Amino acid sequence: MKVTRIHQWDVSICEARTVQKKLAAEIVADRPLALDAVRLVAGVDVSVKSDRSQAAVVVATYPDFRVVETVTALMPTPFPYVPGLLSFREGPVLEEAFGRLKAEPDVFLFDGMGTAHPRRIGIASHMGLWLQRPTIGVGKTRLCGRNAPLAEEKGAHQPLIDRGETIGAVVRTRTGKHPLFISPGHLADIPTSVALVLACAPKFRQPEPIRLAHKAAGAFA
DNA sequence: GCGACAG
DNA sequence: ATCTTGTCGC
Repeated sequence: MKVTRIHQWDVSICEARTVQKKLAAEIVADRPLALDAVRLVAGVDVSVKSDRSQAAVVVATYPDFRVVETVTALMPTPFPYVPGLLSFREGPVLEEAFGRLKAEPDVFLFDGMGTAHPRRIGIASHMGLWLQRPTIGVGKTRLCGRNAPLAEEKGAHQPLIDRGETIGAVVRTRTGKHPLFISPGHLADIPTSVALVLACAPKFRQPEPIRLAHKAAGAFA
């Protein structure tokens, strides 16, 4: 997968926020995904163990989720965990993994936020700029924004709103289970992102591609 | 100043 | 995210 190097990763915490403010203007988060044309979906995940970051990208067919390619990458964890700056911690090792990817997925699913971020540029949005491909953020917990009470039934969803702006959606993929925080990363929009994630999670709370990537990221030394 | 805070 | 066994529930 061709990746475009849009800036240096080696920056201070202060500089990282400046980089985000500049890049946020380039994010496209109002473009519907052509769901009928989706054939390959990639799941992206990073696990951090003992100062080492391990990334995995798993490409699966859609809508049957057959694994067609798995790539991994390993490197020293380069940046501390700072809420709002996750991409500077996980981005470097992901760039390495993306460079090894031969397939060209129609869309990438990330473990984390897209536009549902204080500066509207979570890891899914940020990496979408490097990939120049549609990306979606799938968070397990809230970073920012608020939402109205959510019905318990699978498929229920409510807008996620921050400072008067709708930045994503809180979505129930399993009845009675904690919801997911979905937001477009880049080259996608909220309605189609929610629809794709729901279609990718027919059996478990987490979308299938991310489950596969999570297993692959934590399974190699 | 106080509270919130992806993975 | 990670440290960690058994255990409650569908």
